[in-house]
Amino acid sequence: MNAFENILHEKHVRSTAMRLLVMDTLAKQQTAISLHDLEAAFEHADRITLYRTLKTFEEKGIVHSIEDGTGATKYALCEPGCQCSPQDLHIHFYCNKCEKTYCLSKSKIPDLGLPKGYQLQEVNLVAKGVCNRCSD
Amino acid sequence: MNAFENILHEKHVRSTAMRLLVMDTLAKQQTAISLHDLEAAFEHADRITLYRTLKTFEEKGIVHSIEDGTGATKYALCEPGCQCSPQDLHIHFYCNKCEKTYCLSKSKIPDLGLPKGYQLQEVNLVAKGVCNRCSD
DNA sequence: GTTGCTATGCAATGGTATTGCATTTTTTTA
DNA sequence: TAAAAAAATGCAATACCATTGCATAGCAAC
Ligand SMILES: [Mn+2]
Ligand SMILES: [Mn+2]
Ligand SMILES: [Zn+2]
Ligand SMILES: [Zn+2]
Repeated sequence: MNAFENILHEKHVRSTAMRLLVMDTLAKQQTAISLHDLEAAFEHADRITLYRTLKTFEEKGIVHSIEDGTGATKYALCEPGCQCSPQDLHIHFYCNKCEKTYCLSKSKIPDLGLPKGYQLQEVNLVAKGVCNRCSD
Repeated sequence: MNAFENILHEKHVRSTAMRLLVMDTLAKQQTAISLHDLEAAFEHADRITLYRTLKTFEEKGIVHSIEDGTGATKYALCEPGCQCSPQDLHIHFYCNKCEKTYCLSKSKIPDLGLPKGYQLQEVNLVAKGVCNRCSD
């Protein structure tokens, strides 16, 4: 049983060929990718199956999703130990030049100081600008 | 010249009946609203005209938009003096119960501590959970 | 009043997300 | 191991939301 199979097992998701391929593809990315991007990474794969794979992964905490405002949700593998709680989550950065969405894993979400009565469950924080690769 | 006409004039947007009506409608909202919501607030108004009105308002800094992850962009009037820079902007809160998106105007965006080389231009910060009205 | 620019209204299009259903694959049970 | 049940996959269809093209109406300058 390899590392990906282990993760699927831990998260109570059945291991299938398709799911392992998707995990493998996601692990190779430097950025968060869209369903469309994922589809493009395969020769012959059904878009809907990939869609449902991502949805399953998201529900089970294997990937996290980012609404970066482009209209297409981006996905990236969670880091080991991530429970996808606001404390676990990190900032995402959308570069207006290269149009890629980066996980800034080391930049955690700062304390938001919400007004009294607001119960926090999730946070989607997308900073936009120019990434370090594009700003030379 | 009333307050709305003043704002339009300041922001170099021509004053029209439609635009004044849209500003009036936006000013009456307690939450940020979608194009669809805006359309529903009128008896007979063309969706596309409303769409372009919102786009114009956004470009000229009269409204700000929020990508709350529901798929439909939300809009709200900017506060006086807002330049829509990351320092001016505030947190938004999407309530999973009432499904409304609130402007938390007093909760400014905290410092993000981006890694070196990342140039910040915009921030979209949406906290999700249960709002104070729904959490009693 | 004529001319020119802008805003509006209607139609059409493009893209992403989502669901229904038949079929295949995997797992469970006998 | 064979049959039955459950889950995953593949294809088709649908639902939205966002965006553009183009003709017309309204306004402003000349
Ligand atoms: Mn991430
Ligand atoms: Mn706001
Ligand atoms: Zn970049
Ligand atoms: Zn609420």
